[in-house]
Amino acid sequence: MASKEPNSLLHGTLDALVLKTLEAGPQHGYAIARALEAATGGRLDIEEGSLYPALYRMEKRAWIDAEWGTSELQRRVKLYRLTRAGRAQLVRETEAWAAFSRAVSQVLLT
Amino acid sequence: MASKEPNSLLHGTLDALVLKTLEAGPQHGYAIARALEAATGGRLDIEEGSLYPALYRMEKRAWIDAEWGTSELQRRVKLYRLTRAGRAQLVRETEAWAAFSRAVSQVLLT
DNA sequence: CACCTTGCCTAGAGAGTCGAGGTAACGGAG
DNA sequence: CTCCGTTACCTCGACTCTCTAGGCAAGGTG
Repeated sequence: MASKEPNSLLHGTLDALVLKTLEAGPQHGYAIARALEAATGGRLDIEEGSLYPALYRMEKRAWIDAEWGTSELQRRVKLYRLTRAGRAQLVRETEAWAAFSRAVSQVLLT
Repeated sequence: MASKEPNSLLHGTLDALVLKTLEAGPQHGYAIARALEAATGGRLDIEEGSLYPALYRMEKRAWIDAEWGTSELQRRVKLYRLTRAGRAQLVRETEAWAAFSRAVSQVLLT
């Protein structure tokens, strides 16, 4: 419910955002999207069509693993958990983001 | 000569970076890449395979216009200049970047 | 019963970057 | 004179990722 235009900027950052969200503990997909929207005051709008493929991708890369479980609402949910490799990847991507955003901001924001 | 891995993060920011570079005055493609690398201390590596298509794109969108000229080295160069629409676009993209990077940093950089 | 929310999934389209190539002209080194 | 590095532009195809727009299912509420 926030941004209208396609978020080309999100490219490459979604993985890190998801990994970061999982750092706090296992979550299911829907909750991850909610958490990210909440954490950014609705400024980031995570589309399901982006999120689920991303989760699948990261599972294939063994950055996260999944198991079926039950939510508090007694609903069948797929819980994702950060693996050791995922933790390492999060560190790498966080550093990459920090360096990149610093560089870009330095150019753009006078 | 800086980064080795594909810069997925660059997605969507290249336009803004180029527009910003042209804000200081007309430049040709090669010089734009050099200027951006210099401005970021070599941390941003602008590939020609990304740059020239980007320039072509932005010219089609009338954010920049081009004319052939001669460099100080007496070489044939294509000089790009910011249009009024390009200036407006730069403002929009700068704002979008500021909002986005703030949101992401807020999540990632604890 | 209809409807909203939770919750997961997928196919296809579209956009953009990158690697790897090619062309051309100049200047300096050997 | 030839070779090579630099300047300078261009393009194709592969690849990756996001987004739109659907679909499915179950639960609660009016």
